[in-house]
Amino acid sequence: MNTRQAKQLFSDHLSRMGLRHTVQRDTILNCFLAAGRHITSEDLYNEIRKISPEIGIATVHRNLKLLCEIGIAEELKIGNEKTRYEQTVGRTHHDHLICTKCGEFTEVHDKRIEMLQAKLAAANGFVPVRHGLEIYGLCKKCK
Amino acid sequence: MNTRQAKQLFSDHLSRMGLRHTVQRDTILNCFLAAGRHITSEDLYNEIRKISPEIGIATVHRNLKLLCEIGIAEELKIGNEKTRYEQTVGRTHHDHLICTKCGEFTEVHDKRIEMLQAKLAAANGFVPVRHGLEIYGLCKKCK
DNA sequence: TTTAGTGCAAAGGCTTTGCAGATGT
DNA sequence: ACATCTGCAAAGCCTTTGCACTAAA
Repeated sequence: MNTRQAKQLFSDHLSRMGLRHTVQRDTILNCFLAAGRHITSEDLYNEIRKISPEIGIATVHRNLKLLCEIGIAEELKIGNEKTRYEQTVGRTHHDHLICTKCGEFTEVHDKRIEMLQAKLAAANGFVPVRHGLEIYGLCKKCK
Repeated sequence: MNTRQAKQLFSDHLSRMGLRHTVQRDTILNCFLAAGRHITSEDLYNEIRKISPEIGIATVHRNLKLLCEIGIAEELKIGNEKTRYEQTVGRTHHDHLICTKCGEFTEVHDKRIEMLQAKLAAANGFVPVRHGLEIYGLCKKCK
């Protein structure tokens, strides 16, 4: 499991950057790692409150931002929806199939698409850094 | 040119739906069609004000929404940026190369990628409706 | 005439920030 | 001790909405 790896990364980063190791940070990281793949700050906040009701949403936001900087989380902004946060430790890049009916997120990956994307960028003299592919439609259950 | 086509579509839609043909709507459509490809509501608003300073941003939003419903415009939401609006009349689907330095949007298209996306969706029992592919990186000038 | 459209300002929805007090180091 | 972190509330930012007035049809 990559929970341990993430915690190590987090701890190391805090030390290296002279940041403080607080109870809130621990709680937020734990809840984030225990949560589903594409959680919103609000849902995470609600999970966190079950454990530590005094933690504020501002702290959750501040630390989600920190997790993104460290590379433990990644923002996923889809249309009008609230920002979602993905766990990235020990995970490789993937794209998303998003069901417009039930909201289900399915992670998919295709090496050939990745390769063609790289070629497409190169053909335009473009140096790709990251990319996002989202396919909207109806999932197996909803179609 | 597809300006005429868009105006026709707009006019027809207004009549068909019993909506009113107003000076503001004309102005907004004209400015939208005259504007660049990936304009924000704010930039469009500023263009519009040069012609009709009394038009409000609310009206611009209301009518951009209408243009989207008609199929003349399409929302493009990218990361933390403001919503951008693309012209869609007479244009086919395309993806975007987005320069993280200068903000340039380049439109690209690759039939093979489209095909693989369709296959990928099908392999997951998913019925694709639309999709968006954005590749972030450095453009020719900025790299 | 009558009903949708407009402009304004206020409200919403989510995220960020300022600040005083709490807490790691 | 002292600088960061936190919680709260306020502010920001963009978009939407309520309302009285204007203007299409």
